[in-house]
Amino acid sequence: MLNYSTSEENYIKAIFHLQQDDIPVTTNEVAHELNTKAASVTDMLKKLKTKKLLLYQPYQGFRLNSEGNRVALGIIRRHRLWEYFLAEKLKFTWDEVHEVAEELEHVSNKKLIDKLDEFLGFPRTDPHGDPIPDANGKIENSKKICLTALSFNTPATVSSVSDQSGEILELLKHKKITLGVKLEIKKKFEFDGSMEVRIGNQRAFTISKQLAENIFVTAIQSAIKFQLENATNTSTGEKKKHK
Amino acid sequence: MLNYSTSEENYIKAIFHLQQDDIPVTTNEVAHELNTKAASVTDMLKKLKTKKLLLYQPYQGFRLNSEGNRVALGIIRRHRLWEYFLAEKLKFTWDEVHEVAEELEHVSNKKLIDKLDEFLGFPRTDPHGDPIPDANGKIENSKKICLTALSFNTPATVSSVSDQSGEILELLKHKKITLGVKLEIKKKFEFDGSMEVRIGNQRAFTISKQLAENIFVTAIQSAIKFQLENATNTSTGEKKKHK
DNA sequence: TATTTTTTTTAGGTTTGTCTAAATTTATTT
DNA sequence: AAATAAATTTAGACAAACCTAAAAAAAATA
Repeated sequence: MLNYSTSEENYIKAIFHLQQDDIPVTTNEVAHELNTKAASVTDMLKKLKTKKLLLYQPYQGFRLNSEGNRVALGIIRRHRLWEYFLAEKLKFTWDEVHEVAEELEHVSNKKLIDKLDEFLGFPRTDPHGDPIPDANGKIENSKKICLTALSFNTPATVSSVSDQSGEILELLKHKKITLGVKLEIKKKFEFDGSMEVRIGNQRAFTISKQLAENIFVTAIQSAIKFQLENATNTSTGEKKKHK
Repeated sequence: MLNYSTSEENYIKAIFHLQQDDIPVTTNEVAHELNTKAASVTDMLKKLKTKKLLLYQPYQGFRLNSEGNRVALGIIRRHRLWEYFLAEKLKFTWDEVHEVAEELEHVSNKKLIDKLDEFLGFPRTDPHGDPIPDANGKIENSKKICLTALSFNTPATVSSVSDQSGEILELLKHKKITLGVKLEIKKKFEFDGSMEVRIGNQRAFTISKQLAENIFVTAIQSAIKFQLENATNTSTGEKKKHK
């Protein structure tokens, strides 16, 4: 179980988040994500490749291999547990936790994180509704989709919100949309992208396109079961090693 | 309120701990404390001098100035609050907390630390009995002395233990010596440095020289009042700025 | 006091992670 | 398919933090 520098960890995490679809990640995407330059990314790619975390051929894009994904999930576990701690115990607001967790996540002491997890009561999701990987790196695959992509009359659970500004919180509070709430879309209007949604059996109400674009939901259990296996390492084609 | 690198912080902290008496700190002392080389220390001294944290003339030793001390107390505050958190909330043992806190202390978000302090109920000392500076950097000056330096029949409170190995804990537990316990020395034996100590009104018992050297105590309130002002910045001769 | 020893500093080099500018490869147009 | 544009990589520099070896200063000792 090697240790990685803060910088290496930030690259690993960025690549992990960018590779969720099956298309490879590009140098520019990472450079943009980390506010750095393409040349710096290339340097780091070489390094991560020699450390055997990455599948990378020059000019051809790249993705994490299974070890890279394992490391990434460890970082994400730390990040989300700290976010939960900050919100739940220290009473930080939803939008403040991310920045602080960005620093805390790099303290990589396994015992610390596992004891923190226990202290917090093994939370399943962070304050934004994103799932927290367990001590083995297993993560609930809640196949999150944007509310704009949800079909009509399909019940779904609100699982996260992308924009983390104070303004969106105010609006969500007003509309009584909170994490875990079950809703379904009743109507969509082409003209302005707005839609009518209904929470449970309450009266349907309207939300704007901008708001819908920032709300992510999980379709409630249907026939997704088989896809569940792994969004985290479908990619590499390598066999997962079990210890 | 500037930010300092992990490395700078480690030097600042080491110098702070080494300068508690009035003699200046030397290059070799710091090199030894940080497991580094004298040349590296010199490099950092120059840097800390240009950042105006240090009083330093080549070959003449050095000490932190009042700003340096202020920064050091901030780091010590973070370190000790995390130690308290680890012991109290995450159930780490006494001897495990230091190492983890060494990492956590470098996350320097003021709000995080102040909220952590509040969450913990504003603890006055860390698990080793060392006082925790408050949000303004004020620290209880408990004029700690080694048990070997305590006079006869002078009641004192056990305030810290320097060696943090598991073995010493076992022994202390056996002798029922815990932080906060009041004791006094009844006899000292020149031959082997051992001494008889009494806790409260119980029967006196013997402790070895080695053990006594690792126990630190605070003399119980007498005429120390006037010394209390500041062990932290007696040094520089600079006036302390109040904001 | 002169000499030797110890401590500290300087000089020059290494690694990590970054950058700019130039070269190369891939993608897009005409 | 040739020319142009965009993306990526290479080359060469730089700062931070460290190192070794040599030089200089201070301290200890004969």
